[in-house]
Formats: sequence, C-alpha cells, structure tokens
Amino acid sequence: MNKRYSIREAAERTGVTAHTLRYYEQIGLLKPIQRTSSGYRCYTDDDLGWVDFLTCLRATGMSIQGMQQFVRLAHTGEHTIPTRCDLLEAHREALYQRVRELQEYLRVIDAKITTYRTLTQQHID
Amino acid sequence: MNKRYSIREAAERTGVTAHTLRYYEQIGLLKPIQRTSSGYRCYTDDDLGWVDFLTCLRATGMSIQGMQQFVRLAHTGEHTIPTRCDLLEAHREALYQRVRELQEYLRVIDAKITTYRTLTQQHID
DNA sequence: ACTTGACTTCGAGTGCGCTCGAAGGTTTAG
DNA sequence: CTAAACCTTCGAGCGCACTCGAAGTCAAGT
Repeated sequence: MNKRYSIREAAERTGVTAHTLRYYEQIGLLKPIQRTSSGYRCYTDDDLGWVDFLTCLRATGMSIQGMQQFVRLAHTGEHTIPTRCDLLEAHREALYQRVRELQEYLRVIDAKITTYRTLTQQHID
Repeated sequence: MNKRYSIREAAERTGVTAHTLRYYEQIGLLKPIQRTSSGYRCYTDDDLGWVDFLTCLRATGMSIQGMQQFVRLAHTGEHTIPTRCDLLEAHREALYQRVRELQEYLRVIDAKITTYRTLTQQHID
C-alpha cells in the first residue's frame, strides 16, 4: 500500500512515456511530483490516477490548453467546482456529438465497401 | 446539370478551404483538376464527390499517407479493387474500435461528472 | 573502484496537416 | 478604362503534442 513509483514504473502503468510525464508536469498538467532525496520523481497512486484522467481527456479530443484550464481551476479552489463541472459537461457533449458523427461516417464507409464488393463480384463473374 | 465549379464554389460546397483543395491536388489526393482556358480550376460534381469521400476518410482518422496509398491503388487499375476493399474494411474496423473506445471514455467522463455534481451538492447543503 | 543503467534538466527537433502571403495574371461590373 | 474580386504558383510558416539527445548525477551489483 501507499507505494511510490519511479518514472519508469509510472510510464508503464499509465501507458504514457516518461518523456511525456515530465512534459505534463512541466506545463502544469501534473502538480510538482514528489522527489526522492536524490531528486528522482516518485509518483503516488493518486498521481497515476490523475494521469489516467488526463489520458481520458486527451483521447477524447480535449486540447492541452483545455486541460490546462481545467487544472488551473482545480488549483484555484473548491469554489471552481461548478465551473469545472460545466467544462466537463461541455466536453462530454462534444464527445457525444463526435461519436454520433463517427457513427454516421461508419455508415458512409459501409456503403462504400458494399459498392466495392459489388464491383469485385462483377469482376469475379 | 454537368455544372462546373470554381475553386471558391468547390470550397463552399465541400467545406474544405480553397487552399486545402489545391494542397490535396498537389499531393495527389485529387487527380489534376480540369482548367479553363485561362488556367482556372473547374471542378465537376464527381470531383466534389471524391473530395467528400476524402473528407470522410480524414474525419475518421485516416492519415494523408493512408489516403495517398488508396488513391495510388485506384489509379493503378481495376485489379486493385479487392485491395482497396480490404484497406477500406481495415479502416472501417479501426473506426469501429475507436467508436467503442470513445463510448467507454464517455462512461468514464459521466462518472467523473457525477462525482463533481455530488461535490457541488455537498457545497450547497 | 568501476560499470551499468536509470534518472535529471534543458533546449532543440519532428511530423502532421494544413495555412498563409507574395507576386502576378484574369474576369467582370461600372 | 479602371478597379475590385478572383484566380494562379511557390515556398515559407504555423500550431500542436510530443520526442529526442546531450551532458551530467545517482544507485546497485561485482
């Protein structure tokens, strides 16, 4: 319990590279990570959880800037919780629309594939 | 019928910029577009249809390189139709997985929103 | 003591997909 | 005839999100 992870372990567990972990910390997406006496970063489970959340936001199309805004609010205090909630909901809505759009495109591509398959059939005949 | 479109009209109809239309032609995603006597491009409905298809591929995450490969095959002749079909199916599959992944993330974000809303409620009490 | 390998900071570099702007020719309305 | 709007090519520039590499420090095994 309460294990700490080296940057290598953190990278393995979160699926982002050590380079990216340092980068995220540098641009303020991660709060300054605790260090060992010799200056090595040691990540807590909480840190890794936050990285996972960032990964979720990134994978769903939030820009680095957007995440920075979110983090800035989180740092400003509890009174920003409603704002953070709103941001998250807006993101959720955009993501939902994006999924709908992709599903629409899926149908277009399926139609195209059907056309191609028909052509292939004609070729075989 | 059989109308031809200036690059401006083509841009309006397809939703991509004139700059991008020229760029796509330059890198071979569009076959050389017909020109007027004075050298102006004039797009056919077929051209616009192809642009729409490219837009579909791009919007669903196919790289420019991927599209170039597809176009190269289309240019090589009818015997590449099965290969093109395979490519399209692979893309379709990847897209399908992507949609599933995004739906999964949607649930994660919803959970986070719920958490935030709970915090907000506590604040109101 | 020495080697190996993981860690540090820093700034520069990469790849993608456009996006822009300069310099110049064309078309059209008044 | 002129002005405004549109078109052309070309090469440079941009924004994003990393990604890398150099130079140096630190930890653990033999």
